Amino acid sequence: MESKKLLQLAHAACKERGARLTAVREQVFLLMAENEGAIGAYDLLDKLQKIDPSAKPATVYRALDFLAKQGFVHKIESINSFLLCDHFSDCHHPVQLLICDNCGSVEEIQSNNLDLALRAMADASGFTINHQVVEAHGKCQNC
Amino acid sequence: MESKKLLQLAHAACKERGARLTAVREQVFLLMAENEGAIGAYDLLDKLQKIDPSAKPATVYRALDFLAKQGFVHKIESINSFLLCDHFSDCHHPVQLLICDNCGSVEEIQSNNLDLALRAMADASGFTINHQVVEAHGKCQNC
DNA sequence: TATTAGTCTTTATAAAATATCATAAATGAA
DNA sequence: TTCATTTATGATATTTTATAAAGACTAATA
Repeated sequence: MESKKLLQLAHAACKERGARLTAVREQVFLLMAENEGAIGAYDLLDKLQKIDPSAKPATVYRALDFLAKQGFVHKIESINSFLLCDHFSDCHHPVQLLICDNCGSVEEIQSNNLDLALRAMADASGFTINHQVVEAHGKCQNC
Repeated sequence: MESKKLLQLAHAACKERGARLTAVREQVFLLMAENEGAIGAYDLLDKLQKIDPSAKPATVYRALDFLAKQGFVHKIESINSFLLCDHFSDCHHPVQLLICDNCGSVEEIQSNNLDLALRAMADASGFTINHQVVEAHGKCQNC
């Protein structure tokens, strides 16, 4: 079970940072980990409610906020969805995604050049970047 | 009046393409042009309703869809807003934005390197890009 | 003028996200 | 340990953003 391992890593990271990976947050983390690809908050809520019928939208959104702050989860702005991060040890890396509009698959990529190019342009305008949203839409290899 | 000139350019572009810049669309275009920076669909609706009280959400969204298709307007995914495009002569250029989280200003930039870096990464994954969302958040020069 | 493709109006609803306030649990200091 | 503080949760309601569906209208053109 891959997801259990991921959870352990998350627990370790939280312990180090003094962050509290509570029961609800853990549950949401697991659901994200067991889910293939990206998922919307309300679909996640459906899954959560099968375990805890009293869960509400705010329950999910609060858990997702926490997980995103820890870098375990990314929000995909252009499709209002959330994705478990592959490599969440390093918390605030730039996020770059390839989103297939045909099959819905999402691949996270890592391009230093891309990051540098964006920062260079920002610098030129005297702009300081805190957070970047880079989401390419199109057709994946399989489609 | 800058916005009148922009409207003329838009009319010219539409004529060339056989697209119909109707009264509603023209009105929404003008409101966008007169507005400084980005604006949300419902704020835009408020403005539109001062001119045409019968306007509804669908009115605005449809007009925005049209304008976006023509490349006159960009949707900003990460803040659910819309922005008039500076250089809408060339219709489907990549859109790259610097969004100040302090004052709300949005600057559109043009980096060929950025575009190339993104395409290079996509190619490497066998991914074909149709549309890209590049939105950097942070602090602008003035803030 | 009949056709047709596109556009608009209206009503309703869906989807996504947050506000508020009361309660509970964990943490840290006295 | 006890108290105070912070942090998290639960519950209800609402806000914000966006689309669906159905029918009427309009412009272009054949």
